[in-house]
Amino acid sequence: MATLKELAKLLNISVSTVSKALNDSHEISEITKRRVNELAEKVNYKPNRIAQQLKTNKTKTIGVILPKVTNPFFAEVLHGIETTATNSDYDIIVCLSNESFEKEQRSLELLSNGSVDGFIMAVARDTQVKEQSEHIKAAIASKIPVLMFDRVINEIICNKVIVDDFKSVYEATEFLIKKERRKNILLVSNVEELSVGKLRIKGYQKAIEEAKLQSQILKLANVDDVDESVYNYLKDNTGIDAIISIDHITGIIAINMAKKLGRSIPDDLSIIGFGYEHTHLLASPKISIIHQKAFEIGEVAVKLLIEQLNDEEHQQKTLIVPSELKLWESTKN
Amino acid sequence: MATLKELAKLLNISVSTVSKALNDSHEISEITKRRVNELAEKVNYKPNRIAQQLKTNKTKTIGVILPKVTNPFFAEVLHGIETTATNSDYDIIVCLSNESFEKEQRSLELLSNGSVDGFIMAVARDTQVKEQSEHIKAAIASKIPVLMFDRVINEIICNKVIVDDFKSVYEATEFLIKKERRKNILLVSNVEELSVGKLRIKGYQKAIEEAKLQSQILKLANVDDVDESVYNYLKDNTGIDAIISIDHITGIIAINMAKKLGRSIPDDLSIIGFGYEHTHLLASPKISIIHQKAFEIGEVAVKLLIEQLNDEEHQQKTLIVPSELKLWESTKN
DNA sequence: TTGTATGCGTTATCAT
DNA sequence: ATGATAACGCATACAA
Repeated sequence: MATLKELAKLLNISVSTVSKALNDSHEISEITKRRVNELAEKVNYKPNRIAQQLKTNKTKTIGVILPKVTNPFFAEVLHGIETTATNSDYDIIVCLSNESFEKEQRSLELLSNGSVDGFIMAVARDTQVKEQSEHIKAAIASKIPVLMFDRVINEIICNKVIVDDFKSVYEATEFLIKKERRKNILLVSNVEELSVGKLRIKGYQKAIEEAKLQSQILKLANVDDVDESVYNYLKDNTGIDAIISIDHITGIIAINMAKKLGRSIPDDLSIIGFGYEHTHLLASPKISIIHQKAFEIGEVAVKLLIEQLNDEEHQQKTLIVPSELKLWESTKN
Repeated sequence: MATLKELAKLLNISVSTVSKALNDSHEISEITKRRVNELAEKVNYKPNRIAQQLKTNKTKTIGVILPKVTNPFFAEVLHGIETTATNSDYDIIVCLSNESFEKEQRSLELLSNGSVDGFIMAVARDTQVKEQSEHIKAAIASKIPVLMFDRVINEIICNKVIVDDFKSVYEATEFLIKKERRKNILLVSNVEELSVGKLRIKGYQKAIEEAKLQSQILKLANVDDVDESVYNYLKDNTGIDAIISIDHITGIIAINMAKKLGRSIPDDLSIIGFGYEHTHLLASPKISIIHQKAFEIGEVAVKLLIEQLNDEEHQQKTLIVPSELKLWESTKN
């Protein structure tokens, strides 16, 4: 790779002149700028990013720590993060915690050595269960901003981007009750252990209570054969006329099991799940979803973090990205 | 962040002594090492990664360029890459081309300024369709190793990690013919435009020809309503007794549409698709898949690239990660 | 065993 | 308008 020094030698001028010429300084004559730029073009000179980083003490890089990239929600958030970061001239270094506290902690520590200007993260399931937070506080204490999204830790003060978990499920449940006139609504979940899962369940319960209906919850986070559990539950509780799933898997499974039991969807049984992008493609009838705007979450997160990076006085905020109820055939009549 | 200089001043010794002590040099006395390490621990000293990179001219970072991270195959490959890279003490910078040639090109250029030691990439659909390759050749020419996986460009000489596309589909088709005694096997696809899609189709065709059967291919890459197309095709061709899908979507759709048409799976109709990790969870009956070992692909890719980075004399190789036919209820009797 | 000096590639300050 | 020099934080060759 060509360096300033090499360009300078080839042109018989000093390094600093070359540097200034390339940065279009007014101190440099047009003729010199032309000569320098032509040569730079010819040898395909690119300023060494590492050297610039050392000099400016800014990496223009964001550390992104995700629990699991095979979860389509996080994949889509990553898409939003990458797009927005690139547009803002930032790189992203990606680490996956695999829902493990130890891995999350290690990643955070490793990147806290000047590799990144700030972090965007959703905490691991393990971290939430163990109620750990020191590792994140440590990063913040060493002046590296951390932004948490989706799964957040309340006691930590930092920028946050969250989904309206409570409200969206409350409204979806209300929709089933008031518009669809359903009376036996089952909630199925494999995320009941997460902060977001707890909020979603609360939203469901509030709507159910207000309508003086009976709350019914099927928890599947630690179940081996989810298909079987759902199948059996539906078989034993034939009165169920609606299902709300609070994750991106169990709603589709519910559709499949209900069909297997000969239930007619949506006439006999309305189903609403959570989803992103192409989730509905994989279900038949197409599943209605509470659509989390995952891409937008990533987008908003990057913008907010960069805002903080550019402003010492920045005030910590919590932004809410509203979800959208998308009705498909599984509820539409 | 604490620096060597600060530690040195606090201890009244020289910077180089501190540096050597932290690197456990034999030149330094145990007593000094202890003093240094204790202070470093106390002030939470971490060597500045950027400075190390500038010094050693190695970033210990791999640039990863993926066409789409919301595709579960690439998400799982990324998982394998991240895990292996972390274990080998490498970071990864992730860029998404979104199947666009321009974005891919830009990412490659931007990171070719010393930001990474090498690249791992799968080329964008757009790049394959337009048959572009200069941008990749440019990176290789400037001495940054590039490893291509899954979707590769034949004319470029570099390390490659590929799947046995031809063989796996050939064998799956053969399985349907010989073991399942199927005679009207339909191939459905939404990847017929890609290098991998073409190979998979060839594998199907070879098996079909050898058995003197009739080749039937339903191409869906540019179709709007995939459900409808599949539904109509199956309705109009009631003789079909097996389906092989060469992507991770259309197989599940085929199951759903076949059920809708009252076909009994697998007795009446065997279905095999492509899949990764939890694909089968979303289908009922659980879909049989040609399981691409996506995690392993990522793992092998990182190891091979690092091998090259550590060895000037490295010979370019093409490694094949074999797929595995995983039978579930949709073919089992 | 410890310390001094140099350089990685860049930018910025201060001469000339 | 151009050039010399220092500095970012670290590692290392060479002195002492």
